[in-house]
Amino acid sequence: MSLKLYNTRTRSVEAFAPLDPPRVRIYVCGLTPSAQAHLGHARSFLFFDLLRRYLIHLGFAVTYVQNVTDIDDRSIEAAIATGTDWRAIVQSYYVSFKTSMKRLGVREPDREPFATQFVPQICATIARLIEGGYAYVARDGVYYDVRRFDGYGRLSNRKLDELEAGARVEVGEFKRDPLDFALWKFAKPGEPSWPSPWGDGRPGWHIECSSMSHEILDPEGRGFDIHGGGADLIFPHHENEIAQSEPLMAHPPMANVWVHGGLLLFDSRKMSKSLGNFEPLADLLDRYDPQAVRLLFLQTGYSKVMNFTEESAAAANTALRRLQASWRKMHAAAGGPPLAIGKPPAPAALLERVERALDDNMNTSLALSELYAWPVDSAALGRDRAALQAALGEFSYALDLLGLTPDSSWLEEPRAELPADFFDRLRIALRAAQGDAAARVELDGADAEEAIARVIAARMQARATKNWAESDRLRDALARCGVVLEDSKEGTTWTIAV
RNA sequence: GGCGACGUAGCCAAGUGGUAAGGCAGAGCUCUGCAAAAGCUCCAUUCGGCAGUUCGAAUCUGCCCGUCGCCUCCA
Repeated sequence: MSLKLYNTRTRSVEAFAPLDPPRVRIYVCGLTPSAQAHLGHARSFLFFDLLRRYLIHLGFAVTYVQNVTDIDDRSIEAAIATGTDWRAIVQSYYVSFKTSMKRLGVREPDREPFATQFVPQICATIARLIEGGYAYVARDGVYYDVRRFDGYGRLSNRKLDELEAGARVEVGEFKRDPLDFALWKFAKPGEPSWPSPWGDGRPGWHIECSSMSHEILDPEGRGFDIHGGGADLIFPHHENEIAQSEPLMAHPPMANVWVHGGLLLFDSRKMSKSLGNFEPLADLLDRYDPQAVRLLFLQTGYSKVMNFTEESAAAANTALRRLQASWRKMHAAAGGPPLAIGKPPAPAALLERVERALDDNMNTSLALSELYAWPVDSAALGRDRAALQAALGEFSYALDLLGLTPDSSWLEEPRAELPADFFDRLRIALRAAQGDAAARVELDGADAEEAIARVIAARMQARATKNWAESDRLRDALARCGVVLEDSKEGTTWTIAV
């Protein structure tokens, strides 16, 4: 068994083999922080985080690089429009993005290069392209001469002439060919700029990825293992990266395997900065458990177009709660251990099944179904503590492998926020209950938890005397305030209704 | 117009030649004073439509219908 991945470059599923085992070098196109990150970003980076986790699990020495394109036209436009410094805009979107990634449990990249920190190297790459005849200096910048590169269009399966037909040239550009793209843009007055041999300016989009991946992952020009990004980057971004990189390489291709994540639709429409039809990721993560968002994405094949709806997110949230409850139950039955997550010893039945699924081009949907089945299977172990602990250890490890890492919050019943008008509602509900004991429940001086505890205590008294009507009235009163009671042998617990 | 993806139960979704995983929702049962939670059981004779290939098709081929994406900044 071994990992197979769909390679956009060859348009086929291939056995994954590192160029220089056990090293695996991955470059993923990161964020351009000129607007709020959205759920589509989350889907993409969540997937590459998963791929990285799995490669590490398989024993590879992974170097994961994810860039930040911290200079582009849009952040400059935004700066001019709002009268702020472009750096402040970039910084604020970047910080927000990093916070969201952290909440989603996406691990930090091994390297996170910023375009503006690599300007000298970018200029060196441009100089080499000019020397080789692949680029030329025009009035408003330095351009890549697309006609000079034979392989142009191969990744995206496009023919130059067909592209030409639909191409547009923007006013004020001085390209030789409509498909030529900027490597360096000369600065207009007031725009941020860096010095270059051709004139002060800034890097064009695309060149930073060619230059930085070369510097960090592949200084010898022999290629690295995996290049990733969203499917919308195939053309023109990745096509252009290849055009910029491969003519300068000793041994192309630039990347052995190109992996692209499917786009996310929001209410059946494409999310994009220009359409503006998206909710900022940071806001969305306030409404949904980040692990539920991860679970939602695990349910769909990574390369498929996926439609986000509130309904699907809510369903994923319920599924996560059940998974957590199953884990919690196993944890209790096994009598611990605490949350340490370690690779289970072979033979590991669950892990083998999960591996079989992930090996098949990261079939997370299938892997998830194995996870759901595991607690049920493990129930057959009865009271064999050692066996239960082993099963739990394996379960935790497999969950963590998929990024659904059990943490201390998994040990506790989930507890949502009480409604803001909880006390008012409780008073009204208790008054409506009318019973003798209900009238005696004293709420003064109690916080919400204490108030609930007092109602539960009153109900326990009622139950002790088999006053079921009173008991049910008190339970219903709490239910009207969004508090659901659960009786068990250990006593009565409460949760907040979703 | 060129390139591409997709259409599987009420909803989401896996499965790419051997007789339909899983999740959510729903139903029944067990447990419970009654509930809730949990566990068990059930829930597509069928995979957009029509032809064809085959012993056998959701899977392959052709045509048709429908949805979406890329070709312009995008994860």
